[in-house]
Amino acid sequence: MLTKEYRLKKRTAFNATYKTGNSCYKGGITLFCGKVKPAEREHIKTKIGFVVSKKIHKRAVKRNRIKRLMRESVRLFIKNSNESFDTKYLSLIFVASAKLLDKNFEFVNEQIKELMRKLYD
RNA sequence: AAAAGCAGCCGGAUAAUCGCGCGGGGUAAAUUAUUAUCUUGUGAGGAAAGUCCGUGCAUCCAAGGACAGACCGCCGGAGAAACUCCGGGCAGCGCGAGCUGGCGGAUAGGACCACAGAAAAUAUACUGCUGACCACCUUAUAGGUAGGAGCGAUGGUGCAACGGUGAGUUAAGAGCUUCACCAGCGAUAUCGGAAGGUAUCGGCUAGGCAACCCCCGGUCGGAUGCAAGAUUGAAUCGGACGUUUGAGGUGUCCGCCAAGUCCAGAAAAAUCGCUUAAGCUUGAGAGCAAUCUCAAGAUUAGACAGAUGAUUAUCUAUUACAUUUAUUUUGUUUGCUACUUUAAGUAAUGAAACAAAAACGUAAAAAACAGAACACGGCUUAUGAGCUGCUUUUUUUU
RNA sequence: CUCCUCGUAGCUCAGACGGAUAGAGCGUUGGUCUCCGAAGCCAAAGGCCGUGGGUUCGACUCCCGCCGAGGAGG
Repeated sequence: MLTKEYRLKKRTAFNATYKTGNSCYKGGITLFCGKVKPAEREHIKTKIGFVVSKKIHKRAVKRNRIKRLMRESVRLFIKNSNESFDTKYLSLIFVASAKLLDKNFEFVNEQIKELMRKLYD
């Protein structure tokens, strides 16, 4: 679980992020980016959401497992970047696909790192 | 020993690092709300699942009647209630221990019963049998049958044919208030708390289907679900209908209530509800049991894009392998030794040898089903490795 | 959370208030036609009616439990 300042919570916020339409894909994870931050909201931190659809698997245990793996790897990424983690986007959403079933932590961690590197480029 | 049946248990433990939710405490900022940070405590299940039943709880309508509707259906008990549980009966299945059952009514009525078959439900038809009776014919005290009359044995199809088998009676026949046994119905007696069992007697017979409609008996205030609902705050401030000539509301109608209702748009925050309970553990008592009563004790999930995670280490349950040197246990042999007694026997303890098992050793090693979302009682379904107790059948040994 | 509907041939659908061999179109395969193909014409194969039980003489149909798919309201 991320701390509260990083969490993306509102339904409207999710919809707004999808509408913006910036996305990229790597190894079973799709990353959606929201709007670029306006000048007056520079101090707000980037909010991050995770989505695992019911279509991927029927059982809650397997869906939660994927979500937890993604969340853990993002947490470690933020921690390793010396607590000054921030991007130019308002929000990020990670959407998992069926490829991630039965994958271990190392695999998920690699994909997240790749996606993050793309963000900064 | 093998194969079964029933009941029950278990659903890993400890530690480290980095994190998350919630509660308590401290520090800092601030008018408060609160925010940041430190510390400490704590954080999924036997099914948390499916949502198939039931209940609490909450709001709205009503507190009355009729109709409609839903549910239940052998008997007794338990329970808040239940498509719940326990005990008993009956029926079916199994060699048996046991298991299964949606188990009121077909004489209140309607519908349906394909193919086959004379006939599938009023046995008035068809196919047949009879010559005792009526009638008639003839070769006339006998023989016969256009008809009447009697009969339901004959018809072999079908899941099912208006009781079955055998005998008697008869012209032929038949439950024919003739007989024996069996099935079914009714009455009486008796056992039982009841369902029901048993015995005797009686009349003389009733197709199936209610998991089709239906009938009988019984139960039920209705609707909506914690996104119920309550409080605070914020935003929008347009339109339509309506206030006794009644918008709208309750399954329908009568009746009753009734001042707001609907559409569009906007805002979508916080707190409460929220976890101390028809609950859990232990002990005693009542009961065949379900369960109940009493006493004591503990109480530590509560999220809201939704915490319980990631990475390791050690230990066990368990599995596999190797080995009898040492340790323990069991069995067999020897008869050193001991005893009884005179050439044999006995083996409690000790001794030696052999075999088996356990532990030790080495390697692998928690992996199944699965994640709380208002709570509880059931049901159903999913599920790893095993363990315990009782019972049955078969085989072997004593 | 509360409800509803549907699973039939490779695909899209019929059928049905119980009665037996479950149909149609497209597709597939073979033949015919043509110099070759398409279209046309002729024929064939392909189904345990999602799954497990029950009621019944008999179940795709009636009843119950599961599995899967889709939808509605807040």
